Formats: sequence, C-alpha cells, structure tokens
Amino acid sequence: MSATSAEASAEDFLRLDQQICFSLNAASRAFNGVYRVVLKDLGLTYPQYLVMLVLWEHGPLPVKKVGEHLRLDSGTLSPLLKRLETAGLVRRERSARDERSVEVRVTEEGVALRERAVQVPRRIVAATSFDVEEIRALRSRLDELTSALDSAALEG
Amino acid sequence: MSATSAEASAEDFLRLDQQICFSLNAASRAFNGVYRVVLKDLGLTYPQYLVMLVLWEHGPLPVKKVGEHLRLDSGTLSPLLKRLETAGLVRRERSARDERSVEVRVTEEGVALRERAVQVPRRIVAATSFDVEEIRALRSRLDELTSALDSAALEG
DNA sequence: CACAATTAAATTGTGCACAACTAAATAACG
DNA sequence: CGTTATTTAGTTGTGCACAATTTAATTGTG
Repeated sequence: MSATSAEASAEDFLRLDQQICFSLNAASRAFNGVYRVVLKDLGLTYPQYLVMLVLWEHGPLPVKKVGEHLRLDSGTLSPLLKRLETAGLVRRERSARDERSVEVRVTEEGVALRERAVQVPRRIVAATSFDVEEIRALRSRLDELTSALDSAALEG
Repeated sequence: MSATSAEASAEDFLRLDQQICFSLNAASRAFNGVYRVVLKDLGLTYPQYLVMLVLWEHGPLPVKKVGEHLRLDSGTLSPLLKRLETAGLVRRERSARDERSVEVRVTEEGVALRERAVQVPRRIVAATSFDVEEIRALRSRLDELTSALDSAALEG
C-alpha cells in the first residue's frame, strides 16, 4: 500500500478546499446573494438584469443575439423573456422580414428602469471591497479561464 | 444634458463587459460544462460530486454538516441526497441519539467510486490551462471575494 | 414538570441552466 | 422549381438554488 508521490498528489487534489471550482461556485453564489438584495427594489432577478443590460446597451435584438451576448439558449431565454414581458419591461414580436426570428425590445417602462439600475454596479463594487483595478484584473483572469474551459469542453 | 464625470462613470459601469459578475458567472458555467463532461462517466452531477467529496473526506455526517461545508440548505440537499441514495452511493438514516438529525454515509459502492474520482481534479486542472500556482492564486482571490460579499449581504 | 424557543429535515413554489426534441421558416443546391 | 439542410424559437423534462413554511424533536426556562 505504499503510495507514490503522484498518487499522494491526486489524493490531495480531492480535498474540497483544493478545488478551484468550489471557490468559483461559492463566489458566484455569493454574488448572486448580493444581487438578489440589490435588485429586489427593481423587481429583477440577476439573469433578468443581465438581459436588460444587453437590451439597454444594444437596443432591440432577436432572441438569438441576446443569447449570444449571454451564452444562453432559447430554453433559458424563452421563459425568462416571457416573465419580463409579463412585468411590462420588454415586448416581443415576430420579425416581419424573417418570421423565425423574434425581436425583443425594451418598453418605456423598461427604459425608465434603467435610470434606477445605473446605481446597481456601484453598490455591487462596494460589496466586493475590491478597488476598480483589482476587479479589472480578476475579471480578465476569469475571462482567460472561461475561454480555456470552453475550448477544452469542445475537445473533451 | 451635460453629464458630470461621475455620471459618465456610472454609465460605463452598466456595460456588460465591465461587470465582474458576468465574468464570474460565465466562468462558473464554463466549469460546470467541463465537469458535466468529466463526471458523466461517474454518473454524477457537479453538486452531487461536491457532496461525495465532503463525505469521502469527512466520513458520515448529518445533513446539516454537509450543508455547512457546501453552504447549502436542506431545500437543496434533501432531494439531492435522495437521488444519491437511489443511485446506491449513500445511505441516510435517522440518528438514534437525536431523531431530528439524519446521518448520511457513503455505501461500499460510493467508496468504490472514489477510486475513479481521484482522476477528476487532474482532468479539470488540465482543462483550465492554468498551472497549479496560478490556480492557487485565483482560488485565494475568489475566497477573499466570497467572504467580502458574504459580510456585505448580511449588512445589506 | 410544563411550555416556549430553538433546531433539523423535509416540503412547496419560483426561477434558472441545459439537454433533447418539435415546429415553422428560410437558405442552399441539384 | 422542389427537395433537403439549416436556422430560430419554443417546449419538455431533469436537476440545482433559495425563500418560506411545516413537522417533529430537543433544549431552555420558569
């Protein structure tokens, strides 16, 4: 039962506190918790907020394009957009030129919400206790990680 | 309509590519995708894998303790543990000493699975294309972030 | 001891992520 | 032109996260 150092190392890696995914998952959920508090006033969930960000920034978009910006498919977006429509924040209508496509556009109410949303990022940044430069560095590190993982997933 | 520099800055923050949460969320989901592939052989989802890690490392634990390690409550764990039990990987039984508590323990089949799981972290690390030291640094940064966000959530 | 407060799991309900599939429209090609 | 392939949304089903509530057991206190 003598273990080589390679085996010992593999065992070490199984420890929960060694797993990068665990830290990442914890951070992601912690963020979600803060967003839940901050977005409560706006009546948005965090994924709904991301969709509104995309629409505020780019104007009316087909569902497909919204999904490309957020890496989400229609299985996630269709019901989410329906809820945003029920809330009166967006309208969805079939494109006349291409009837496969559904254009999503922000309503007046949705535009009005933007004014209140402007303060959200500041509150989130404050909650991190990181300064702007630290956040930028972490963000770029995470983006590297994501693209590495995405290419690995394609091959795996 | 002249904007002060403070207002302009707030507008900038609303840009999707400026939001740390977006990078974090994307990275977390990218990880999930890689885990889905790697864990498929083991018949585990990623949260199920985390639960198994905890049980492999600490031995039999009440549901409460499992939840403390993973920051999950019974609303998430109860159905998840039922599925693990159905899969034959764990057993759940009411504690004799405290009948409120349910002890979760790995079955022989669950123990056997550990041998195959040992190689999972290595494959995940490979997918990141980061070296061990880079991962360690990122992990510790994320842990700082999580604890800052957790304290902020308590106050907010 | 009796009764209130606390604790541990489970349940219910909402929303998101993702795989697999369907329906309808458009594009591509012989 | 007509048939096939592709594209776009939507639907269905599974699993997770989390809030709110429920049930049962235990602990604390007068």
